[in-house]
Amino acid sequence: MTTGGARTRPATARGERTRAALIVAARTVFERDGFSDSRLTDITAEASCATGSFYTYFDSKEDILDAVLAEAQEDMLHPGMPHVEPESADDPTAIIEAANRAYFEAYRRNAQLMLVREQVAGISPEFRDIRRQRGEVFAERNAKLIRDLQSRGLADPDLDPLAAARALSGMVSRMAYHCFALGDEIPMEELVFTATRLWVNAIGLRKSS
Amino acid sequence: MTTGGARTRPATARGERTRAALIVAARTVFERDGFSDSRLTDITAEASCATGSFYTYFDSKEDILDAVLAEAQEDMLHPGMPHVEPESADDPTAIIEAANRAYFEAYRRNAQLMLVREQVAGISPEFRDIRRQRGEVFAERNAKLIRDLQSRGLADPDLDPLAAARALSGMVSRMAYHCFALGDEIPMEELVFTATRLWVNAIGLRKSS
Amino acid sequence: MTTGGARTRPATARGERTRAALIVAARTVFERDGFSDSRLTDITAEASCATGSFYTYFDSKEDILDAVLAEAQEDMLHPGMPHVEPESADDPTAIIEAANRAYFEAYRRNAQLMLVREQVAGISPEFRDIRRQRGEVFAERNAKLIRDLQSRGLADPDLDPLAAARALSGMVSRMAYHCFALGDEIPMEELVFTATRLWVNAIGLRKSS
Amino acid sequence: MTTGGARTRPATARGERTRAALIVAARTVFERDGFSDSRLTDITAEASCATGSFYTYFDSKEDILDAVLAEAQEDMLHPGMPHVEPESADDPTAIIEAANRAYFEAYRRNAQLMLVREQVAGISPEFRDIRRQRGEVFAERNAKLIRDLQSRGLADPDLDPLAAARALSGMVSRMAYHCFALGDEIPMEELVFTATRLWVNAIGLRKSS
DNA sequence: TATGAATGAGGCTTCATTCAT
DNA sequence: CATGAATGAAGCCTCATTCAT
Repeated sequence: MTTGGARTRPATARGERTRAALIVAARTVFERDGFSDSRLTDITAEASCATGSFYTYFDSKEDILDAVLAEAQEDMLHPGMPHVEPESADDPTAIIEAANRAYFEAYRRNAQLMLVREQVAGISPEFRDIRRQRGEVFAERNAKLIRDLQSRGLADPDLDPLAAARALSGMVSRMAYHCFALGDEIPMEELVFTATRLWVNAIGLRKSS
Repeated sequence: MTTGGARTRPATARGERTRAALIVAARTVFERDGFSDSRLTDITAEASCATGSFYTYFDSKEDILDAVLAEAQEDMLHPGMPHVEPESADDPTAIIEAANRAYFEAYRRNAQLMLVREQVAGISPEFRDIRRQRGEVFAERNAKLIRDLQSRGLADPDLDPLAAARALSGMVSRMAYHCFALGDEIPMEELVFTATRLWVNAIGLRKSS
Repeated sequence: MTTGGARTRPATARGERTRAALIVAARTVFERDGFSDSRLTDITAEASCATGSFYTYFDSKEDILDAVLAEAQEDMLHPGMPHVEPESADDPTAIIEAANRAYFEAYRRNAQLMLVREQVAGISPEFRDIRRQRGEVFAERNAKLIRDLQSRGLADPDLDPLAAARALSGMVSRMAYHCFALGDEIPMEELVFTATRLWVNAIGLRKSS
Repeated sequence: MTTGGARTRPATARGERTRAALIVAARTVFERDGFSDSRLTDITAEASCATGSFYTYFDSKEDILDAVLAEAQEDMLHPGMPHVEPESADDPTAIIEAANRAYFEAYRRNAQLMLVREQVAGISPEFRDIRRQRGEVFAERNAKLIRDLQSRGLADPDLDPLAAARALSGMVSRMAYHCFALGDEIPMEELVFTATRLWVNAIGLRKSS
């Protein structure tokens, strides 16, 4: 299931269209009703196709959610390079800030879907793993940064880079969840500032001087 | 619902016993099967009473979960005072460490139930609010500490105390969730160390000199 | 059941009070919720007594309804003599009008209960019989009048007195049902006039001259 | 509900067949067990289809009863023209008699169902309205006749045509209910005679001469 | 007599999935 | 590939009635 759909890909253009329509429809329905409260028939209705057609392309509700999340994943992971001013190219704080901003913005774009992801993560171990893997990507990226800074003597050497990265990634993702999925309505700038400052402080970043 | 059960409290000792048995049974069943997959009849069977008796005391599965969580809440919030060595009574790091350790230990005791709480938080806005309120208690406690340290010139004055407290509480609770609810199996001491060090660094704690 | 309660009458004054309270409460509840939608516990709650006490006095919901209807019966059957002006003592039209008016007024007083009676008559053959017996009392009373008028040459001799009486009683009771139970809101005077005129015409009443 | 079923109509012939089978089955079951005592599973069993198929076509037991009654309505309202001998074409008594006979015969054909209709009318305001509307059709038809006769000087001018028509329609329908639904076993001819004679007398019909 | 907790059968309803057309 | 009717297992919840105290 987690593998992205057990069915073979559509052979015809018409099939491709139906499959795509179903994914769009599923996202709409999931965001509107949540995963548990959504019915397959709502999805097919939204996609203007017959109930049975669903099973031509997907094995189950979980399966199509998997596809929906995979599409969103792209947007979350590769939102375009975070923009860093050239002159700050080597300023770790600027890099961290840019990454945080990029993350928050991507999260905001997909907020409703993130809520759905949390929902299914609560229900199914399979989706918990998806979420975890997704988190690990960020954590490892960050761990690398921390490790690098430590080796340059710019970060607290006592910290385990991966453990710290996981914790801080968790912190940021939690902030995003509260703000955008639950609707806490904190201004983006405050969010970025707080996240970045805590991050920078937490790893004990020192000016490179 | 959150108010603790729509039904009137039992008038007799026998009733009180049955009600209590149902709550214990419900916790067992929820921890074993999760919330969504649990059936009312499993709970009544576990409590050795008739199906109908359930409705003498609770309105729904949600209602009894509410009661179960309320009981666990006590343990989470008042786990006994975190132990701080007398000579460290005014050492902020020691205080933070003690608080983190107490939190992690309480979380571990209630790990399975926390998983259930996450599950229902994903499903129902009502339970999301319960979780949020619960989080706010910690956040405010921590905000107070940060504010105090700032006024003594010991913490980063640029941070908004509440925003920082929320973010750091979120970080710690996320760590606990991953470790105890999802089973990441990180040794307690590492966990406490990482959480505390990140915390302390993040707020820019300076030695009081 | 129809016999008015299988249980023995209360032995104590306290018991008598409880029994009476239950009947009053039952009428209130039945009128408010209808028979099918009423619950025994609502009745005992309304009567401020325990669920179990109900069965000290009644065998079932049907049984207490029986008692409630029996009480109302009194009021319906003996509403006090219909008032006929002395000088009209032998004017059949005046007698019929007075009887109709008395009936309508009694019906109005018990309208909600009549709705309940119709409801249970639809459900249970036993209560259909109660209603039928109740109707027969009126029909026979009227049949006697018709027979009398026929023998004096004042009414259509072709009519079967009982058949006509039943039909006309049915007509009047239906009018009352529509007006008071279903709420058709026709002024009492119009109702009495129409009923009486149709009655009088229908039996072919001739002036005695 | 009264609008004839919330679900969309079947799109295929097969669906139409199933839907029709359910209506036939429902009528059978309702007539046998009454409305309250009938179970949905009895209906689907009688129609030889799965429980769930019921909900493909109907929302509830009420909904299918609605459909059953609507079908019977046709038969009741358009039983074929009441037969009036050509030479009596303008004899009001003959017309009234023919109408009464037609009504009684239609009622007899649907007697069991009428009992069910009374039952649900006792339970649900919605069905009371259906019955009322149904009654109004007859009442208005009769009111027109009375009005016509009055204008030709052939009927009691003091009567309100609609009020009288309602009362007399009520009388006839009550007679039919007692005879056919409750089983009073009065010969059809007597019934027709009594109803007609009372009708004719009641409106004060005079020979046109 | 009063109390009120306990009982438990059984109906209604949902909806993911299948399959004949 | 599309269609949409058919399937049927499964769970919640009600409430009249009983019975121990």
